[in-house]
Amino acid sequence: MAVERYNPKESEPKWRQVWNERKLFETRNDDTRPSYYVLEMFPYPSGRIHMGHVRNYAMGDVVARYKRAKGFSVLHPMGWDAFGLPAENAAKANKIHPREWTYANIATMRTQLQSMGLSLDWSRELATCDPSYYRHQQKMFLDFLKSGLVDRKTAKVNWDPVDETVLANEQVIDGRGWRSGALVEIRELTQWFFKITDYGQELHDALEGLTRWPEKVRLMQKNWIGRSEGLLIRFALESNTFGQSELEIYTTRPDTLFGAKFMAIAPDHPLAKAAAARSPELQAFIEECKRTGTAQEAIDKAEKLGFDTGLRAVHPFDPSWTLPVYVANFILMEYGTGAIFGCPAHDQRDLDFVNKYGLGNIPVVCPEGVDPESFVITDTAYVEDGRMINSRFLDGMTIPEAKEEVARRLESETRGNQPVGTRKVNFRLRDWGISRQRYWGCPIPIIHCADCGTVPVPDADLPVKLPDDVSFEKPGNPLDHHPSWKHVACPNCGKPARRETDTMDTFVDSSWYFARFTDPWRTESPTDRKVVDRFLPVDQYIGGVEHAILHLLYSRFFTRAMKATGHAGLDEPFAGLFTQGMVVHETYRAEDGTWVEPGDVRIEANGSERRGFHVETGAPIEIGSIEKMSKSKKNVVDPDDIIASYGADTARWFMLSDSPPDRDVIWTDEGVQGAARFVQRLWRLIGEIAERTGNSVGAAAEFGEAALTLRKASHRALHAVGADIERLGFNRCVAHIYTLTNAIAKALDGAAEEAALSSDMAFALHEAATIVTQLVAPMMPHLAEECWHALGQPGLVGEASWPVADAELLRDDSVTLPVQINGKKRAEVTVPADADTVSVEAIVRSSQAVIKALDDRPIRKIIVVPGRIVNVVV
RNA sequence: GCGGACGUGGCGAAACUGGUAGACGCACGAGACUUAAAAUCUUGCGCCCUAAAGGCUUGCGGGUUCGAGUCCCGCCGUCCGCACCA
Repeated sequence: MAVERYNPKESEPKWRQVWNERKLFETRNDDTRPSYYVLEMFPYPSGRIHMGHVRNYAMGDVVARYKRAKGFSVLHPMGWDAFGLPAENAAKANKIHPREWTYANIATMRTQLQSMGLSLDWSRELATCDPSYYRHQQKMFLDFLKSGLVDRKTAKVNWDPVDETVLANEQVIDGRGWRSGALVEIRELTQWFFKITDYGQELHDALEGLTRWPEKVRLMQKNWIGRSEGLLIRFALESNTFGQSELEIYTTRPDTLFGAKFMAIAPDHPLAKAAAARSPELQAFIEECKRTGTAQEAIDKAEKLGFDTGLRAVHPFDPSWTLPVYVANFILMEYGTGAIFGCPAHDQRDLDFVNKYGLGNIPVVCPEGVDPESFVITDTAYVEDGRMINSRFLDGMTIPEAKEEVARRLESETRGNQPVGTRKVNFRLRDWGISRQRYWGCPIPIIHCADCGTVPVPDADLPVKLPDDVSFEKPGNPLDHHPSWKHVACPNCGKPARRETDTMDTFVDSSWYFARFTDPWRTESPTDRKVVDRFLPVDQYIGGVEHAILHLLYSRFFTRAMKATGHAGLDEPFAGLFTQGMVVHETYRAEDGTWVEPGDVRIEANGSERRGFHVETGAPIEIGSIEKMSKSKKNVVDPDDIIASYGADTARWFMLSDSPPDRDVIWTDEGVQGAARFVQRLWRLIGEIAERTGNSVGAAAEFGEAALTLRKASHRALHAVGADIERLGFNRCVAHIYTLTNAIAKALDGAAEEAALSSDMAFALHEAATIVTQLVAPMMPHLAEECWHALGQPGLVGEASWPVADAELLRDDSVTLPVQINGKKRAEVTVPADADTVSVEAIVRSSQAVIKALDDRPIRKIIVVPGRIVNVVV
């Protein structure tokens, strides 16, 4: 009778081989069924997969397998985000070519991923470092260029002195390079840009429609794009000292114009430069600003500093009112016009500034219910709602009214045939600088000719391939100091010219891989419009929040750019987005403070107290806080070890079971063991059922109470698990499966004494076993195949359709309602499920328990919530 | 500083649109089987006071409601994002 233990080491590779042989997960582009595209963010081939990958891909696989069972043509591909700096760092450190290093890592990680039993279509595998991929990226770069979506301009860039490369703004964190951690310097370079700002408005507005994205991500993108409505105002300068007669500013608060106390311009504003030419002191001040520029200010909350240029600007509503013009360290040239008017009463920065230089302030917005005479601003600017005061024709207006009035007046006023004021929508978002002075990236397909300028590489010459023979001895870009690579003839005039030696930001690579997956074999163009438009958008995209802004925003832009150039037909690449939580683990430290790996720690539990000891030395180990798994804190668990000792199914099950998927999950030994125990328990139950019921079980005409109870449990679980997979509530799915398993065990236990099973119970048990196998299949696919086989089911569970719950069995004939008296539960009544309010009331009134609890108090009112609860008010 | 999310037993958590708080799992306690252990099974498990009955309980304080973990207001705490964006 004893069922043999389930052995994942034998079963798992066996079933994977069967799936492969039958090409179960390969998706045909000519499949006519409705498609469903599940995608997890593709990994960087760093060397080995980690638990974060396991969690990410386990989640995606549940969705993919479930949707496949639901009859969709599921696209679930995998590839490699294979360009990037670590390959070059490895090249420097280990004298290994980046390509070799990358492909070796890919090979390792592919094997690891395959051991997880993921339902991936490996025939579509791609690596972004492969010329067959990046040639299309080069083609699209040139198409974008033709369509005016690419710009080449000098720009101040963030220069990482350690990595010797340019960083995007987004890659600078607290003034330091996101990867190297080095203090970033500002340099001026000529760079290639994608004109993402052309789509600022659209990228902003379309967020509204991304209803299957986390609110958090949409908000982060919205803030990043930073749309604001305001007014450009041209202030006349009192004297034309530096060949400029006016100063244009941008403001979102034109209503506060009568509270203006000063003007301020950025240290690199043209007017500041002009003024500095005549003033060594100002020149020195500007230099000072540059030095304190990027890094320190965030840390030190830099003091507001200014330098009076001596210039005076004329107030647009009063020619006799002039304002001093300062160069100020807190004004950014990159935003607006690099110049502002300062209204200290209603802007904290401006207030700090005037308080430092003794310029005073005039409040012009007074809170409702406060006497304007006594309303004084000292240290805290007033930025809330109110009515206009001290503002001549604006007095008494609300802020929006005043804004409108100022805009209207300044728009209609002209100076030199131009309106003084212009409404303007401004964005915080900047263009996307894609040039990187690196080797291991996609070459930018441009040739620089002294006569013809920048010349696109002709289509026929694509791809521009990276040369293999490069050296990483010298700092800087190996492409640049390669002896011959950059020397070519100009495609236009044939004269000697040189290649662009910059390569593209790797975020470009990941901005369209999801589109390439739809037809990765295609050679003549990046995509096949028919195919790409059929599969895209991705129905469910899953990855970490760390990509909430960069990768997702770039991809949204790139998809639009692909539409503009005819490579795709849609705007939004990801219809559904899910950001999963991290895998965290306890940390352990030895007495000397060094971190200790979990494998070297033995935990002894004594009641609720836990103490750690070193496995070998027995020395006490301090159990520390729970942190994200990281090599530096050594609190990592290697997926390979887990899969080797427990099997992939156990690892997957545990990753899905404990926490809601968007929250962090704590990896614990006890948790994995619990998962492993469940694997055996389920196998044992299925085995017993298979043994006792045999493989073919006919339907019974009637069901006894025990059998009916089990059937109801099966169909309820089926219903609930389906609904929860749709909501990505994997932890809830697991709970439902446990509940059903308990019900099966109970039924089996009840039937244990009987020599032969009654036919109704045999049917119910076999049905329950089949259903639980199918419910478990998306999460533990190998075990499910083994169970499926044991139950004598035909074919593979991996190709079976999702069962349909019997609505009859989801219904109950009678329900037990709690009865509250004044909101406290005092009794229960059992009533027919379809009982109406009146009859429930009658049953409640006559219930002995209720009468007792009422204790002679008169009933004032009875509230019946059908199927839910009864509340008696006395 | 600005913006956002969250706060439920010893722990991870459930509770769909307000309707029996704590499903399910982990840990732990008791018991069975065993020479013993592991595995497995049975059983208990929010807190307080109990002989029983009761009372209290979703970070804290108010409010709305017949009824609040859920809605509203004000605090406290934790985490995340942005950070001189005019």
